[in-house]
Amino acid sequence: MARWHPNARGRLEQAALELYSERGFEQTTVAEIASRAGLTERTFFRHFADKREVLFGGARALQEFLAKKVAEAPDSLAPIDAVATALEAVEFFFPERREYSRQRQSIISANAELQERDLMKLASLSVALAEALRNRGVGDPAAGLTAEAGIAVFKVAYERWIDETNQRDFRQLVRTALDELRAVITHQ
Amino acid sequence: MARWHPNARGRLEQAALELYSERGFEQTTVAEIASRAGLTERTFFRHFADKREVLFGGARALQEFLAKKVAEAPDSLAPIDAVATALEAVEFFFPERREYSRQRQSIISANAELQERDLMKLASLSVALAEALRNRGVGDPAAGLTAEAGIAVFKVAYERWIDETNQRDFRQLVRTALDELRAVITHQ
DNA sequence: TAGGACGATGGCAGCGACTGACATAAGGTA
DNA sequence: TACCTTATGTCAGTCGCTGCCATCGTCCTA
Repeated sequence: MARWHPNARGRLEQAALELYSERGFEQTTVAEIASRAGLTERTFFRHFADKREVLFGGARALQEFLAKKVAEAPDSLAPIDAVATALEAVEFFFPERREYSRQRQSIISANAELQERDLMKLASLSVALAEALRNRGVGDPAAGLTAEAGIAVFKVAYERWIDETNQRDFRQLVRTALDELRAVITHQ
Repeated sequence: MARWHPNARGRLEQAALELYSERGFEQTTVAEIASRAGLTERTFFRHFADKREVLFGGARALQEFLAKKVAEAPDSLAPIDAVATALEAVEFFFPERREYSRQRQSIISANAELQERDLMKLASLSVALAEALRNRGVGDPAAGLTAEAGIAVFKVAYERWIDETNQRDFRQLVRTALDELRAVITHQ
C-alpha cells in the first residue's frame, strides 16, 4: 500500500478494534494492527501513546463536551443537577455509535489493563467536572464529591444503554440512575 | 547474599518503596529493586505480577476486611450506613501506617500508571462492597451505587487523613465526608 | 516548472518489562 | 543419609515502546 493514504489514525483504530475483537487484546501485537492498517509499528506509536490508547480516542472530546455543558447550565441549577444536565446531553455526543460502543465495551471488559485505562479516563472526566463546578462557584470538597456522584450515575446509565435491547433514551437512563443514587444516600 | 534469607517479599517491597521514592517509578528498573533486596529480577516476578503490584500488597486484605465489616454490621442499618460503619473501622486496619501511607501515596501521585492501578484496586473494593451488600439483601442497582458512594467517601477521608497535620481520627473523617456527600446529592 | 520546505512515514537499534523452561540449592522429613 | 518440596538462579526469547536518522508526499513559492 502506498504512503499518504488518508486517515491513518482512523485506519489504525479500525484495525485495532477488529483484531482485539477477533483474537483478544493480549494476543494482538501492535505490529499486526499497523500491518492491517497498511502502516508500520513505528507509525502506530506516533498516533497513539500506547497499545491501549487506540481504544480511547474519544475521551478528550467527551471530557470537553461535558465540561462545556456544565459551564452552560443555568445558574439556578444545583451542582448535581448541572452535572446531570450535562450527562443527559451525552446522547447527542454518541449519535449512532451504540453498536460500536457495545463492541468496544466487550473488548474492555475482557482485559484488566484496558479496564484500568477506562477507569483512568473516568477519573479524568471526574476531575474535569469538578473543575467546571468550581468555576460555577462550588467549593471543596463539594465539587469533587458531586463530580464523583455524577460519574457513578454515568456508569450505571451507560451500562444500561449498552445492555438494553429496547431503546430507552440516555436522558431517561441518567435521570433514573440519579434518582436511585439519591434514594440510596438519603437518610430514611 | 546467601539464599533463603527470610521475608523475600517484604524485602522487595521495601526496596521498591525506597527506589521509587529516590528516583521515581519509571527511572527504576525491576533488576535494581531485586538487586537491592539481594535477589534477581526473575524472583521479583514470582512474588509480584508486575512492577506496579509491589506497591499494592495490602489491597486484598483491605478488601476482605471491609467485606467482613459490612457483613457483620447490624441488620438494622441502612446499606449506606453499613458501608460507612465498615469504612470507619479502617483506622484499625492502618495501625501506625500513616507515614508509610504518605510516602506510598506520594509515589503513586507522581505516576499515571500507578494511578491506574490504584483506581483498579478501588474499583475492586467497590465490587466487593456491592457483593457484601447483596448478601444483606440489597438489590441492584442500589448495591452498586451504594458501594460507589462509599468509595467516594473513602477517597475523601483517606486524602484528608494523609494530608492533615492534626490527628483527626478516621471515623470522624468518614462521617464528615458522608455528610458532605449527602448534602450535595440531596434535593434542595 | 524547478526547487525547497515541511510533515508523515519507514527502518533500525536498543532498553526494559515480562515469561517459559530448566537447573540448582535450601529446608524439612522418613 | 536419601528423598522431596520449595524458593531461587540462569538463560533465551517476545513484545511494548523510544530515539535517531533516512526517505517520501505534498504544498508553496519563485
